[in-house]
Amino acid sequence: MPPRKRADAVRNEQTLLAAAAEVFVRSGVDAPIREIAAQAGVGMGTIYRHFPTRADLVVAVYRHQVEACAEAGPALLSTSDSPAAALRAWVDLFVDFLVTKHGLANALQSDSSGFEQLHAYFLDRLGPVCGELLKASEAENIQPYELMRGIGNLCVGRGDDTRYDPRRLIALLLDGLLGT
Amino acid sequence: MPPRKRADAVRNEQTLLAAAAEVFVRSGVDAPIREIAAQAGVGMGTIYRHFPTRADLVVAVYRHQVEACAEAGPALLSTSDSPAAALRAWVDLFVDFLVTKHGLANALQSDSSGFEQLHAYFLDRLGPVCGELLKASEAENIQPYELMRGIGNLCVGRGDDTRYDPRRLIALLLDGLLGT
DNA sequence: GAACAATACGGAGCGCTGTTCCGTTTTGTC
DNA sequence: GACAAAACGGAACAGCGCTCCGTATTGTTC
Repeated sequence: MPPRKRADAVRNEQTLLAAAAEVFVRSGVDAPIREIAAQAGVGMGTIYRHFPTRADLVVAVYRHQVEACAEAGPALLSTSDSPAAALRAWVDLFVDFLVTKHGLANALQSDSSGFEQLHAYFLDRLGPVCGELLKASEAENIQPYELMRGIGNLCVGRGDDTRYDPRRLIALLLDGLLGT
Repeated sequence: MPPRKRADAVRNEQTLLAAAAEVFVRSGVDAPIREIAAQAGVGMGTIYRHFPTRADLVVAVYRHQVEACAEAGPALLSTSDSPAAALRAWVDLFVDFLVTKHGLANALQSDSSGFEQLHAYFLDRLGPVCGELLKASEAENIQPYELMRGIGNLCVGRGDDTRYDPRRLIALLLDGLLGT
């Protein structure tokens, strides 16, 4: 069995999660490690010990919300008027999540700095949920993976740009997918 | 009138364009400046003097192809069976362009390192063309800007991933846009 | 061709990143 | 209190963008 964790270790882990959450809001998920360390009042080594890759930290910070999104899938399916409506509502949730986290969508598509693991986590957790919704909607001419990546891609943004609203395009995409 | 350029300056500018083109293929459009300088056998200062921002260099390298894409718009409109077909064909061209240039789509959406100008250039040159195609297709429920950004976004890729094909999603998007 | 501005060049240097590594400190146990 | 194991901190290294200025090249004038 794994030996119990030391007191200072668990304390620091909590401190780090809080600090990271705050910094992510202020400076985006790709904020400098040093900034997070400073915010937590902790050395950089400590961060790397607890969260070896950046993705580990991001996942830890957003785990709750990803979980909530995953659980919302089946729920929507049973409460919505139609499977298609459920799919649309779930996608809305997913988009909200991505858009409100500064730079999360960008990070999801990045292929550097251990962000692949972030991608993998999202996929593992939300892919099956998305798959269920697609199956129920009889929209099986697309794979969950592909739809989720497409949505993620459409959400990558460059600062604040009033001319571009990912939701409009995603709505069109779903129109095409569900046959208007 | 502007004084004539010195001989070594024009020579170096050509050398740089060739070197950049080669490096972009090998290492992507966000390759280190030093790598391009080395490939050209030139100091870094020289690059910055000729192309103050990264976008300037990228634009210079791909100007021909962007131009070709812009000119293809009206041409397709007059040779295709329908405006919608012309739009689809043009989008195909645009996607081909983005996908074959290693990391270009990613750079287009990046908001750092003077890449905004790259974004602006693409928009200025291709936006009106796209607008014409949209108008002819009577698909005016979307702005050229938004469609082009959406397409660009869908093309951002993380290495080679056989499970994700931007074209499938873009086809669905156009289905939704043109009413199947 | 020689002399001289003007122009262009090269790359050392600065600041900011991610990541590692090891001497020091804290913790848990006996 | 003593001791080993676990965890910590931050100096240090490497890679990057970008600037700056001493040096070299070019065009012009005699």
